[in-house]
Amino acid sequence: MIDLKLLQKDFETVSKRLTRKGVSTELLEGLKVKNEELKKAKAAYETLQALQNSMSKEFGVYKREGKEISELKAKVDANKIEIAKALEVQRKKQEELEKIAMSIPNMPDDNVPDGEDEEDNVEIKKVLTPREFSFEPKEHWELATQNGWIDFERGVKLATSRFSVGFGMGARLERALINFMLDFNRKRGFAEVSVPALVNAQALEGTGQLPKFEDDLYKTQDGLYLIPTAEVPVTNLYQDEILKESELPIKMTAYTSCFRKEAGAAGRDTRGIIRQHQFHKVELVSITKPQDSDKVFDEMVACASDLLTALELPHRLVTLCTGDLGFSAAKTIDLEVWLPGQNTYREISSVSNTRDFQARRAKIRYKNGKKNEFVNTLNGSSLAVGRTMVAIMENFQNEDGTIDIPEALKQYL
RNA sequence: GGAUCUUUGGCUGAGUUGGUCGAAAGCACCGGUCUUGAAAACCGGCGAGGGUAACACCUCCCUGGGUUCGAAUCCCAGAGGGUCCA
Repeated sequence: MIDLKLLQKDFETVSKRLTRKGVSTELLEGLKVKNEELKKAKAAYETLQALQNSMSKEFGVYKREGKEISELKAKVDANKIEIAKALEVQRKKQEELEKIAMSIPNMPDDNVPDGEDEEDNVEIKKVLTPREFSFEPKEHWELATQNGWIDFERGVKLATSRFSVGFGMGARLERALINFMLDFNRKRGFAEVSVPALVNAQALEGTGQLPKFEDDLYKTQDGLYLIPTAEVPVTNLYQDEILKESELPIKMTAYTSCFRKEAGAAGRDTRGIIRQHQFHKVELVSITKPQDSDKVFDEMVACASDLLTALELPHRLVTLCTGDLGFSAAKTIDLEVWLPGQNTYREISSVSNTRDFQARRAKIRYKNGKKNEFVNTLNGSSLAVGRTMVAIMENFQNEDGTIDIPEALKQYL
């Protein structure tokens, strides 16, 4: 949620930073005007309300003393009508304001590079060198089918396209990866939590998926939603709470299934398990004091990167440009794993610092001395399990189509 | 699914003949006195959001409606929790 006070106080800065995200100055100016109008409407309403309160008190005194009340009653009745009108005006303004405010993305950090789309993301570094193949490496769906690890047709039969079924080692590898990742993260200081896969609308508003991205969410008949990422339930664990300074930072890791309609991805990654409606993910979420979030961000990136390194998977780190940055993020570093079958790097993890954007929406604060301040929230995948399997298949394949298992995983199988 | 009770500030918990209740008390917490230090004791502070230079003032006692000049307190609906029945 945009900081309306800051917008009011320092329009220049806010506008400049949001322009980089493609938010028009006109929209922000409109928002500023709306905010001022709302303040006026509120003041008008409150003045009337104060009058009503004091007259009502007087009313009590009159009755107790047995005084004549008809004149006072007439005044108070008239005022009541004014209050109703003023309240309606205020309510309308509030609604208009919120509609705009909730749809404005987070301000990117100043050091986030400008850019249109993923083409303009900036590589930070490569980790591990991709191996040389003496044969033409296959893509993962071919390997998965050949080894009987994944059945694509039966997934479609059970549900619809973009669903698949793991068999044998395909299923076991998935479970091994989840355990390996959770253990790895725990050793890095992230406490394991187990959370619901269904959440209410409030939680999704808190982390920014609603109201803007409803199209990509599965909704149940009684108004709950399947989570698109564990970020939603884990971050919202502390929704509407005031944390003690000594509790921070809170660093958590959680494994969940994730569900996405992939509404805007028609035709993309239709083969294989790169883009599924249901996938497994181990997530990292941190809640920190504002001054600590950069440090924790680096820890999270390192955690995900080291995990890939432990699995002997070549990857690279890229900073997302403004055009590719998500709605809630102030800064994001993607980890892209090398896929020899596709001969390219593909996203496998995304670590974001949302600063106080989600905290403001979800009302997560901490006591800073006497004052209550918004925390910073961060999230990052560590890792997308399906994509990790893809990476293992493609990087550890042999000429005959068999697949080796990374050393680090063997104790989990 | 039916019946009944219940929902108050970080926690426990008063407050049901509507007005002086944003809300007693205890615990926890913070500051101070005392102490070599700590504990105990004593003194003080202590919900949140908006608003203000600071006050004033407004809002919030599960949520949403309603009655009333006025509601934590009354009515209706919903959600959560307990007990009994199925």
